Order: sequence, then C-alpha cells, then structure tokens
Amino acid sequence: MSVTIREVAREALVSVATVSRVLNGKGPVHADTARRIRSAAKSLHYVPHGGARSLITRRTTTLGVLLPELYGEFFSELIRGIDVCARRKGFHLLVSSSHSDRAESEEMVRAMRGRVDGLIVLSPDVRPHALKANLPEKFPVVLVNTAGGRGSFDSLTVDNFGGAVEMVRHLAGLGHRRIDFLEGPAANRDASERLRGYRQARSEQGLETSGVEIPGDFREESGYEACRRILAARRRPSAVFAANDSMALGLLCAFQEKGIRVPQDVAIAGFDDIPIARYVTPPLTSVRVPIAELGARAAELLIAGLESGPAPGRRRETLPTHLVVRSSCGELDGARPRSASGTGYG
Amino acid sequence: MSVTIREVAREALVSVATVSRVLNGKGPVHADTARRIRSAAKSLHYVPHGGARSLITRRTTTLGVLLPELYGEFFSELIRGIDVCARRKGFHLLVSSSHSDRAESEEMVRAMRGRVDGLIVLSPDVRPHALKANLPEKFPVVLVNTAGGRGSFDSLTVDNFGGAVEMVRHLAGLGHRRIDFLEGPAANRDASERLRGYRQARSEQGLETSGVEIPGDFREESGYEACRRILAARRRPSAVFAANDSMALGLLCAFQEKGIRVPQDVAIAGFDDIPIARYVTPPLTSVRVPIAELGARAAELLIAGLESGPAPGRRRETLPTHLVVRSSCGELDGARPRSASGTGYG
DNA sequence: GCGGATTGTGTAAACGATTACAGAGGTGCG
DNA sequence: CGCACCTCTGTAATCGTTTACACAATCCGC
Repeated sequence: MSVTIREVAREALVSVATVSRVLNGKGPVHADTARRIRSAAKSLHYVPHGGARSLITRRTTTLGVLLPELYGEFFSELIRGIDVCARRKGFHLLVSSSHSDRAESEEMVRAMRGRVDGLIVLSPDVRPHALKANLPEKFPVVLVNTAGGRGSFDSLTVDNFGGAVEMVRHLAGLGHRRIDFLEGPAANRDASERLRGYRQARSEQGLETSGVEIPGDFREESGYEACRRILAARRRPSAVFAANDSMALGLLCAFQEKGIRVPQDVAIAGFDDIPIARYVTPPLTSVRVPIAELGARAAELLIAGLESGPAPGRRRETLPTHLVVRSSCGELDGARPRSASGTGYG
Repeated sequence: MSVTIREVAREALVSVATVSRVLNGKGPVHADTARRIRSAAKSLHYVPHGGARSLITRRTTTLGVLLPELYGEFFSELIRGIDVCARRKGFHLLVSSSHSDRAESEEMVRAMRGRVDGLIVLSPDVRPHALKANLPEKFPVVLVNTAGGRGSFDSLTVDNFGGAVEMVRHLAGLGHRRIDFLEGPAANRDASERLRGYRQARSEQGLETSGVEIPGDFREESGYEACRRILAARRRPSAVFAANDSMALGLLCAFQEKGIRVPQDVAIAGFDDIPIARYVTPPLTSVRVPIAELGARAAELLIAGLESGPAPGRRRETLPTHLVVRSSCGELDGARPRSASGTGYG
C-alpha cells in the first residue's frame, strides 16, 4: 500500500537502520549516503508511519483534548490557544467533542490510549474517578474548568467568581441597588461560579434580593426570553447582569424592541467579552475571560509535565478576569472604547 | 509502564490470542474463559494500544482535519458538524489548525501519515499538488471550500456565488440601485465567490457600478472602518452588502454611532447568518450557510470513500444557501422573525 | 468406534518503525 | 606493527497488537 522505510532502504542501497538514522538525524552517517537516502525518500514520497513509530518510542507527540458539547466561540478560542502552544512545542491535537453523557466520555478517554501523550479535559461530565479508572497509572492530565479537580490532577480555571464580584461592585458603584442576574445552565461550572460571585457581592453590598435570579442557558434565545420575566415583575431592576454575553445580547435586543432604552432605562452587563460585544449598540460592558490563554496555559502545563516526568505536586491555577467597561451600563457617554483597549481575540 | 494484552493473558491464564479474540468479539471462545478474561481486563484497567493496533489492522478509525487560521464561529460549527457525523460512524478526529503558510501545511499533512484513515482539508493554502506530493497514493481526501479542487479530489463547497446573487436580487427588488459591497480577504475562496456573485447580479440588474467595492477582512473591525469610506464618498449607497455578518455588524455599529438609521437611511445585509444576526437591532438580513451540514457531509463523503475503496469518480458537491430576510433592509416593519424560521445552529 | 465437522485454544508471524550491539575499515600513536 | 579509537553501517530485538495456521478435544451420524 503505502511506502515503508524498507523500500527507501532498498532504493538507497542501505539498511533500514541507516535510513532511520538519517531521517532522525541521529548517529554518524556519511554525507553521500545521507544524500542518497534523502533523495530516495523524497522521490518515493516516504512519510514515516506515526503508529509504528510511537509504538517503539513510546511517544506520540500528540495531545488529547476532551470537550463537552459547546456552544459558541468559547470552543474555538480555547482550541486555538491550545493549538498555538502545542504547535510551538511540536505537538499535535487529537480533539473529541460533543460527547454529552458520561459513558460516552469514558469511552473517549479509553480511545485515547496509545494515541496521545497526555490529556486536556474540559468535560464537566468526566468525574476524576472515572478518569482514573480508564487511564494508565500516572497518565498526565490537565483539567480545565472542571468541578472537583480536588487533589487528583493538575487543574486550571478562570476566576469566574472574582469577575462576577467585580462586576457587581462596579454596578453598585454606579448607584444600582437592584441588579437582576441572568443565570447560565445549572450543571455548568462557570455558570455556577459566576452566580456565586454575584450573590456574594450582592450581599456584601447590601443590595435588594427578592426574586432577582432568572434562569437561562447561555444562549441568545434565553436572554431574549428573560425580557418577559423582567418586565412582568412588580419591581423592575435598574441593571441586569447576564452570566454570559450571548444572553446579554439577546436581552439587549428584546429591550430595544420594546422601546426600553439601554442604558438610560436599564443597564446591561455580560460576561466573556466576546468580540461582538464591543460592536453592538450600545457597546456591552463585560468581563474579559482570557480563553485562548487558558488553552495555551493548559497545553503548557501538560507538556511541561510530560517532559519532566510526573509533576512534583498537583498544581491548581486560576487565571484572572478583567472588567471591561463600555457604555451599556451608562458609565461612558457613547464614546466607544477602541481596540486599543486590547484585542486578545485576534 | 501501562498494562498490555500480555499481562491480561497471564492474569486470566490464557494466551494473548484468546484475549484479543474476546475483546474484539471474533472467533469462538468458551463462555467461562471469556468471563475470566473480561474481568481480568477490567481489574487491570486494560485498554488496547491504538498505535499497535492500527499498525496491524491498517485502520486508525480517525479522520484528520486540516484548518487554516480561522476567525469566529465558522470553525467551531464546522468541527461540530464533522464530529457529529464521525462519532456516529465510530471515528475520531485529529484536528490541526492555525497553520498559515504553505510549508507548515505540508508538514501537517505529512504528520498525519499513519495516524488517520482520511483527511478533510480546509486550508486554501494547501494546493492539490502539494497534497499529492505528501500523501500516499490514493489517500482519501475531501476538500472543503478550497480553490482549484479540479479533478484530483472529492470536494465540497457552499453556494457562495448563488447566495450573493440572490441577495443582490432581493435588494434590487426592494428598489435599491446603488449597493456597495464590503469585501472579504482577497485570498479567501468564499470571499471571492461572494464578490463574483455580487458583481454578476449587479450587472444583471443594471445597477450602479462606480467605486462601490470596499476592502475588508471578515472581521468586525473592518466593517466598522468601512463606515468612514462610505460616508466620505460623493454618492452614498442606499444599501451595503457585507461579505460576512461580522463585518455587517461592525458597520451597523458604526452607522448607529453616527446617527445614521438602519434601515431607514441605509440598508445592511450580511452573509453567513451567524446566531447573533437575529439578535441585533435591527435584526440582520443575511444568507444562511449550512456550516454544520457542510462538515457533516464532508465526513460522510470521506467515510463512504473509506469503506467502499477508492471512489468511482471524483465528486464535487455544492450545498445550497438560503436568503434569510429580517428587518435590516427595510422589508419587515420591526417584527422579529422567531427561531421557528429554523435554527440549525443550536 | 470411526471419519469429519465443529469448537476452543496456543504458537508464531506479521505490521513499520527505533536502537543496542557488533563488526568493518580507517587513522593516529607509541 | 599493534592497539585503541574513531566513523560508518548492518543485524536483529523490540514495541503491543491481530490473525493465519496448527492442534487437541468434543460431537455427530452412521
């Protein structure tokens, strides 16, 4: 079928060992021989067989990435971050997404054996113990935004809690006393941390608390729907803090259709700072989440662990978030913060 | 290091052949023996080594996906589509993105040897001949939205040309005589096809033609920037057709900041129908591109070719696009088309 | 009780690479 | 000249599987 090292050897009139040496740059080989081998390899379109190679070297130079069903740009940003870092260090990516139930996740974990050197896991469905049961002893794993990474594996999170706290303080600082919160999916770790931050800051600031949490699912549609509940309430909020930007934008759209002015009648804030956030009217105040950096850092951590053997101790890192103030909360008078404020999403 | 089939065999007091037979469900094995083997495998956390296995079976049950540096949701949607289909057929995905120059692309192609059974290629940088030079004879490949797939490989496209034509006709039908076009990146195939469609329909409809094409790069920022050029022109367009939604939204934002009303003062249309398009004010008229289906179809085509040997003839498919009319062009009077109009992006 | 399936299992040869080891030839030095 | 030591190359073992083939035991119909 496809050409092997043996055929290259025959063509160049040498043994397979010498071919291997030339192609991997190891061991001393006569310049003429090397030239002959290289030209034979090229003319035969020889490419070494990854599987065979990894069998003996015990390395695949491939990182596995396990993802849940994800909606929107988070996924692609994260992959991009991981990929950039992995590529720089000479690694490939074996990605598997869209697995929602736990059995399927575990199946994926098993399928990665012998194909990857380490794993980056994002699925909140994969419990640490399930990972352990399906992986070789001491297999390198980095958990990202996953619940209960306690002790077993290296793990990485963004400071969802801190970002939410900061946003609520910002809103309170602008004089808002009643701030509704538009929740994300109940099972989602990021969502619950943002909710926790909101609650903490709300009570810390002594804000109103009656019936101000509205269910949502991170999608534009649910933000749009939330409008109805907000308008139906006896007392209306002066600000709404959505657990992510997509919902904030859905809500913004709904408000504008009803003739409710933002930010004059009600302020809106989001979370994530997706690229479009600064290009809606009014531009959306949000919390910048360094998604690409999160991915890159995960890859970095994993590869470091790969090269230096098992890590000394389990690491747990939290990446900071940053408040991005735009005019949807009335702070600025229509001036649009330009890209000089940092893109990071490019 | 990690447990092999040999250790399972020893534990279950049988030969490796029998273990393999049980785990793959081939050949007759005594029920008791099978039970013993299965329990040994489970207690040892045995997982077969993918590399070793693929070496002998000559199958990896993995599909390679080659992507360029991509911006926005196109990437994640496409991957999702591919993944859903691949998973259903029992395949994994080896993804590689962010390779921009050609040498790097070729390197990636080579790296896939022995790791994947077939390739889905999106990079416009990978010329067909470069593919041929770096792949085994008859290696299954499906090209997606790539220039010059003429003859060599199966290929798949969306009807960018037709979609653009349809949009211009729609705008002309609303009475617009001067329709500016906001271009995508010059090297991008989708962008150039959309431009071609725009030009074709423009001349077909006998519309104005002087200096109405504005450079852009598919990003919000360039749509925002385009506003300046449009306002500086001697004659202003009554409609602007952007080569993608991101730019359309950037332009919309810029217009609104200048107090120019959409659609009363100027109409705006986009291309792609990204989820946010129906949640801006006013909702954006666009062209629906079935990205996820595109990915799914690519995977389907590839897998079909895998299972039935080399395809009879090279196939070339074009997926249809659909006009999605919302109020940004003045057709509707503020009523927002609801998700009943078909999501497909969920 | 005897050939011929049938069933259950083991032995060993692949698959395509890497690499330890050894050997061949040349060089420098005492 | 002999010995140690390079440089260059080949032989063969190895990685963890699958599977063709061989073989033993059991079963069936006569």
